[in-house]
Amino acid sequence: MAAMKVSRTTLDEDEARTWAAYACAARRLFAQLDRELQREAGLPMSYWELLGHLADAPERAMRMSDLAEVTRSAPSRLTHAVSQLESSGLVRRRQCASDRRGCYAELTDAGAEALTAAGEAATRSLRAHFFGSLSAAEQARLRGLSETILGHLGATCDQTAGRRAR
Amino acid sequence: MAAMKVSRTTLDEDEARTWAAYACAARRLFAQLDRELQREAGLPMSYWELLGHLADAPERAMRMSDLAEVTRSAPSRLTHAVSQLESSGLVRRRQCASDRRGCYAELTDAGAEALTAAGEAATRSLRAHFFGSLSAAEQARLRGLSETILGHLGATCDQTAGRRAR
DNA sequence: CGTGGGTAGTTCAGCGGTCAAATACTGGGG
DNA sequence: CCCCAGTATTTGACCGCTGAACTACCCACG
Repeated sequence: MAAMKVSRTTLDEDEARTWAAYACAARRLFAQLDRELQREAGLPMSYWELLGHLADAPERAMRMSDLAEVTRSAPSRLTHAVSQLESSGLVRRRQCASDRRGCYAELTDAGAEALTAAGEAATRSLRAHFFGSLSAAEQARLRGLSETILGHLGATCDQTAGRRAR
Repeated sequence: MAAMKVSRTTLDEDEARTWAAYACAARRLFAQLDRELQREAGLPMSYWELLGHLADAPERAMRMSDLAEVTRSAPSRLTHAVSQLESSGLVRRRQCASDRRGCYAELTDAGAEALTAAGEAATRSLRAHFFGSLSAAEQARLRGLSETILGHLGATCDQTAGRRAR
C-alpha cells in the first residue's frame, strides 16, 4: 500500500517532474526572449522592462527608488542599469528639485524608439514560442495559475519584499 | 464588427497581462529558490542542478560535453562551473582514457553531501512557495501546460539548440 | 604515412547582477 | 541651531554566464 504523502525532505517523483517541466519551460522562454531582444533591439530583457516602466510613467520619468521598487530590484542595480542606458542615450538622469539626494531617470526619444523596436521583437518572440503553443483557454488557465502563485508569494514573501516603508 | 485579432506587432492587453503574470511568478520563484539554496547550502541553483545530473549518472561522472548538452549550456560555462566546484571540492576532473581531449567531471563524496543539503533546502523552498500555493489538480494542469510549451519549443527552436556549428 | 577538417575543452574579455560600504542629503528632537 | 538617525543613490569588488578565439587531439582519406 502506498505510503501517505508525508512531508519528506525530498521532492517525490511527481513533484520533481512538475518542477522540472515548469522551470525548464520558463527558463527556455526567458532565454529565447532575451536572445531575440538582444539580437533585434540590442537590449537585454531586463532593460526592456525597465524602459517599459519609464514609458508608462507620467513625463516618462521616475525616481530611482520608485523604479527599484516597481522592478523589484536592488537600488544598486538601478544605478548600474541607468548608467548603462544613459551612456547609450536611451535614458537621461535629472536632478530632483525637492530632494537633492534624489534623481529621476527619464526616457529619451531614442529610448522610446528602442522600446518600440524591442516591443516588436518581444511580440514576435512571445507569439512564436509562448502564445503560439497555447490555445486561448490554456493561456487563461496559465495566467490564473501564475496569479495564484503570485498571490501566495506576495502573502508569503513580504519579509523579503516587504519594505513597504513610506 | 470588431477587428479580428490579426497579428499586430504589439501584444494586446490580455497577452501582456498573461505574460507579465507568468514571467513575474517564474522569476520570483527562481529568485526565492536561488536565495534559499545559496543561504542554506552555499550553492547557486544552477550548480545544484549540475551536481544533480552528475549524481544521476553512472559512476557519478559525466563527460563535459554530455553535461553541457543535458544542462543546455555552453561548453565554456561548464568549464567555469566545474572549475569552481572543483576548487570547493564538490567535483573532481578525471582524464578520459580513450580520448585525450576528453574529460570527466565526477561528483565527490563532499559533493554528494552538498547535493543532499541543497535538495532539502530546495524541497523546503519549493513546497513553501510553489507546491504550497497549488492544489494537486492545479499542479497537474501547470505541469501539462509547461510540457505543452516545452514540446512546442523543442519542435520550434532546434535551429538554435540543435546546431552549434559555426 | 601525413595532413586537414571536425571535435573537446579552455581562455579571455565583457556584461548584468548581487552585496557591502561609502557618500550626500533630509528632517525631527535636544 | 545643531546633531544624528534615517533615506537616496553611488561605488566597488566579486560572481556566474556568454561568445569568440585558441589549443590539443582524433580520424578518415589520398
